[in-house]
Amino acid sequence: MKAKIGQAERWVFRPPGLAVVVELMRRPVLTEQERVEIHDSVQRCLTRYGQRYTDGRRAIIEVLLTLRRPVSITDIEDALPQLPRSSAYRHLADLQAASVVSRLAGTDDFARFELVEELTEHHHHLLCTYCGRVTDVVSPVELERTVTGYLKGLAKAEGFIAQSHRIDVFGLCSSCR
Amino acid sequence: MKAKIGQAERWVFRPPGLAVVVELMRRPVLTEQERVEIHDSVQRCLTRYGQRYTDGRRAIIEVLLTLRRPVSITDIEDALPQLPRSSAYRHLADLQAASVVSRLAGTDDFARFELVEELTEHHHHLLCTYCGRVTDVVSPVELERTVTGYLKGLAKAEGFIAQSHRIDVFGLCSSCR
DNA sequence: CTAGTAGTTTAGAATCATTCTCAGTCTCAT
DNA sequence: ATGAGACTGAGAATGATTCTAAACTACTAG
Ligand SMILES: [Mn+2]
Ligand SMILES: [Mn+2]
Ligand SMILES: [Zn+2]
Ligand SMILES: [Zn+2]
Repeated sequence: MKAKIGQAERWVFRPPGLAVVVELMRRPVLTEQERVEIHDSVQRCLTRYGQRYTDGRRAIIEVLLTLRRPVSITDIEDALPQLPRSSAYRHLADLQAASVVSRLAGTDDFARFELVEELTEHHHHLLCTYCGRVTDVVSPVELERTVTGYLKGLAKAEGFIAQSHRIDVFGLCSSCR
Repeated sequence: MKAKIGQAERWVFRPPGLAVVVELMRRPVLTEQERVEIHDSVQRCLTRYGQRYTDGRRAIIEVLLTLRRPVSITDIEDALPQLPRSSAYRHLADLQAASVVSRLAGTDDFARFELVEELTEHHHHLLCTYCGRVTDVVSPVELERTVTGYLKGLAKAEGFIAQSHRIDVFGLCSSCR
């Protein structure tokens, strides 16, 4: 029912009774080349905003690149124990202002932060309703196509200007099930 | 391109260049009969939980039924000026515990509350990135079918037990555009 | 090299949505 | 009527996040 078809993190799943083939991928690990390119992009975004790409900011971007999922303030504290909390928050605010980082609200009281999709790729989230953990997943082209058509309709019918969308799945993560 | 086909709040939209016909509806206004049935259900949920359906709780449910969108604490205060804020919050917490109300985080700092989908119907949200307003929309069957297939795949492939999903659209509402 | 300007860092204080406490009130079954 | 348990509301407390102010650093013009 579940068949690994490529590297360790790609599957094709055929749900019984459904014609649709659902393809699911976790976001892939970044190559060193990609990390460098992202750092360069971050550099440019900050410069355009009149800000510098300092060590503290770079350290936070590194955490985001390494964990490959939306991180909470405690994730950052764990990874960078020497970085003061107020600095972490300010860095995150600056990076958001420079359109490098986006913030998302989950199921618990803690905000999560991730790189904007312009620097990574469009994806969605699995939210654990028990521990709050957030996991990135890339959705199949078919789903994206359907959703995109849907959003076009929304924009006109509701007098609403659609900018982006999110598809989140709530449930229990593998460690909380 | 946009054709009204029924009552004031239903459209069929045919996006150019897409075969998919996207149908969009706002959640319909409730009939008096439906309001009564929902109140009865709320009554049962609370009783099952060993709680009473008091005036304060009923007033909050009325606000949810009337506004037909996720409400913030200030929406409730505006509708029920005499209800103390701490009571409103406690009522909302109790109603959540009794599985009558659910909470959602939006784009601003304020939580929103709505009736659970078991008491209303499955739907999605338009979130204004400027003023934070949340609007309910019902999505087309085709989209729901595609998403459901997708979620089934997720559950297996990630070791994640999917319980529910949300599809939210971010953008500018008609008054903020 | 040297001072000026402007961005950066951080400890700690402040903010404020939300939750908690507790004393008083109400309901209902006995 | 009475006791147990639920309900209410004013105010205090919590805690994630933001703000402040003072010291620091990188870059640049002279
Ligand atoms: Mn998508
Ligand atoms: Mn749906
Ligand atoms: Zn979990
Ligand atoms: Zn708006």
